[in-house]
Amino acid sequence: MKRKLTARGKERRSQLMDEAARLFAERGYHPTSVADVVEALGVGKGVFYWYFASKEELFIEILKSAQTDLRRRQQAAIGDEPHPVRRIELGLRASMAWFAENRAVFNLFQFAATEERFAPTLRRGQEVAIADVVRHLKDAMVDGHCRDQDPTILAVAITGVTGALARNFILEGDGDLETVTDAAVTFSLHGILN
Amino acid sequence: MKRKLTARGKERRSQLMDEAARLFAERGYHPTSVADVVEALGVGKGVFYWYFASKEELFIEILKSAQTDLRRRQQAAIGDEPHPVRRIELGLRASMAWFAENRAVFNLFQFAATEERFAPTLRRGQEVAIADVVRHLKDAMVDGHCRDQDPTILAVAITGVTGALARNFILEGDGDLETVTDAAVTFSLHGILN
Amino acid sequence: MKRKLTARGKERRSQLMDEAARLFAERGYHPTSVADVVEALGVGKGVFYWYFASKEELFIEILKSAQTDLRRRQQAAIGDEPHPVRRIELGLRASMAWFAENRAVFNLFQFAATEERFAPTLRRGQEVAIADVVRHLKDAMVDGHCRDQDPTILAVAITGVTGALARNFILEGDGDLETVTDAAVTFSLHGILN
Amino acid sequence: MKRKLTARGKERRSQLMDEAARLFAERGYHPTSVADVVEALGVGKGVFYWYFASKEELFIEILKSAQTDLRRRQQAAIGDEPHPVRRIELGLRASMAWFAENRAVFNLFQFAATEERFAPTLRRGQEVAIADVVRHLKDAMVDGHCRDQDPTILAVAITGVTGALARNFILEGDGDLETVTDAAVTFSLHGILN
DNA sequence: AATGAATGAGGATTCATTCAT
DNA sequence: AATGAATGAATCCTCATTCAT
Repeated sequence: MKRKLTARGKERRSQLMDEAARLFAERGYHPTSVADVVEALGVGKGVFYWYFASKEELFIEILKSAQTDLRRRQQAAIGDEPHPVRRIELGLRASMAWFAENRAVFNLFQFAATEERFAPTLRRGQEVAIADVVRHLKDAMVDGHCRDQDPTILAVAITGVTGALARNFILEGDGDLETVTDAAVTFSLHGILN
Repeated sequence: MKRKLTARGKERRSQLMDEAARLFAERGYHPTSVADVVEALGVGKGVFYWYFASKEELFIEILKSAQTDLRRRQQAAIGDEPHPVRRIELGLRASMAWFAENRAVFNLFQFAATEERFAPTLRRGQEVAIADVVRHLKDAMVDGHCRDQDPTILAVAITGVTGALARNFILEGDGDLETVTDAAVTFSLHGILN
Repeated sequence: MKRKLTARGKERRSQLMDEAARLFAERGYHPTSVADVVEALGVGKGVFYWYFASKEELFIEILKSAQTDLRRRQQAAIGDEPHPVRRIELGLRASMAWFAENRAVFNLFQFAATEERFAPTLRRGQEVAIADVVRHLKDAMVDGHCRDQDPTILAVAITGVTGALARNFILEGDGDLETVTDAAVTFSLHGILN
Repeated sequence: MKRKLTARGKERRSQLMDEAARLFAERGYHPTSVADVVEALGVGKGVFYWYFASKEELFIEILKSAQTDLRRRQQAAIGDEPHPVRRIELGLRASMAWFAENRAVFNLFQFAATEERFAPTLRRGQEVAIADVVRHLKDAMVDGHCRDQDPTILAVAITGVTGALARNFILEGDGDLETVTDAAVTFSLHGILN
């Protein structure tokens, strides 16, 4: 399935991923058929299988691409900020902003967790995300800014807070991004600071 | 689908719900066929439809029943504890213990969020759970134990922490229940206390 | 399936046939399940199979019973009327009246014609009905009241007129029985008279 | 279900309708499964659902198409014949001929009357057919050729005669088309003429 | 690259019938 | 006589995938 794609080809592939992500998020993975996806783009079914080996592969591609994109966003936000706690905060804020801009994808993460064949991919990405935070936490502990506790547990707690707030207030569209983000930051930092 | 069931009937219905919950959790809702469920119990396919109108209805029943059961557990744990912050802690500990005992169901909550037809039921239960915590938080604010902030946001944050820690350390089976629970409590209380 | 039935038993059997006829007529034979029938009477499924060997047998019983009943009605109406044309008229009027009172059954005749396993039973009854008319027609021809033509064809034509008018004006409930009956008589007698 | 079909596609769709009509007529609608239809054509099951949304839709399509075809035949036969009674006769003869050539479809009309979901479509077509005859009858009454009576009743009677004779002598295959048609004409015209 | 058509295994559901009590 | 429960073959339909053009 490694194909050399022309510019137009890449564009098509991208369209398919976007449209599929939108539909998967809206209706769910299973209730969305390949036919639905290609129909939404007004193309034939052959197109789909030209770019993806299977529906499953498509989903995994979307998943990976989203995880990569989110991480890139976090790293860009953190830049070379030296203070570890501040790094955590910046990453958290970047995540929340990204969720707000990529609402569709959020549901896919949720779903991926529920099926054996997608869970590993999801987990892999999450471990990376956790590891990032863990690094900052360890730095913060060394500096004495942070309670001395299993950093992995703390990292998971932080992502849990972020995810929950995003899901409940951002995806439903009825919360103010800045307020929610501030709350996430306050809550999380209180949770870890000395 | 309202049927008066004999004792034996209730037993069967219960078996079906348990077995289905187990399989749905293990493989996912869609990859589990009705045939899989009845086969696992060694009964005919018709039995299923004697007790449930559809696979969809079964899932919703499982969902509701789990939500009710979890809440009962929380309320039993809280009892008549007068201190609001302590009430939150007791509820949180009860939730974590319940998750440990009902690992199967956790995935179902995750999945339910991803499909239109199940999301409302899930949301309804979550709103109740949030409302419970919100009540305690308001009491705590009045007493000055808790930071003065939108209590709904705080409640969501708390359930987010609990859920994330349960998912990552309890369901995978590689975390110590007490340690994780303590961490959840510490993190959450720091997150809300003055 | 020949059972000696108590008085109560006969009553039950009768109830089942009536209810089934009603439902079959209303929704069709196949869309009506045995469960529907027993439910409508508020009894268990076992009852049905106590009185009938199968759904198919039930239908045939209803069919035969209706045919017998209709014929009885015709013969009662004709009595010992001596004039053959008048006999035809009386029979026709009796049929129309019976259709008006047994609307439910009409559809069953229609349906029976469309399935191999019921068609023979239906045909048998219709042949008897046709033969009755044919006898009168032959008498009428002998007396010179009636055009000399294949009497079977004429008999079929008469029942066709009667059936069509009953179906279109009586079953739908928007025609006046007397007017329609008179029309059927006029049309039919013009059709056969010299 | 509106699809642009290629020539090959139209051909397939047509084959499916014909084969289904044949089987429905032979065995009945319900006893004929979709699997039976596609097997008879030696194609996969999916083909069916490429062309029809459901078995039900297919049946309705067959029904409509038959009604349209029959009417076309009648109109072609009538042409611009000026005499109203003669128009009725030509239409009747055309109907009988069409029935002889489309025996399969006749049963479908019968069956359609017995189920709620098909009855409306059938009725619609029949009303058109009746209206056609009614128009001729009114013309004939104006000209004084025809008894002055509710023309709708007369029209129904005529179609009743035609249908009954076709069913009893043509479909069973043991009657001579010309003889039966002549009889239908004679009977019907006597039924309406002054 | 792309399309309409075709495949066929798989899945949810129905329902006549039987069984245990 | 009667009931609730159970059976399982049969049916309609879906859909990921492949094929011919």
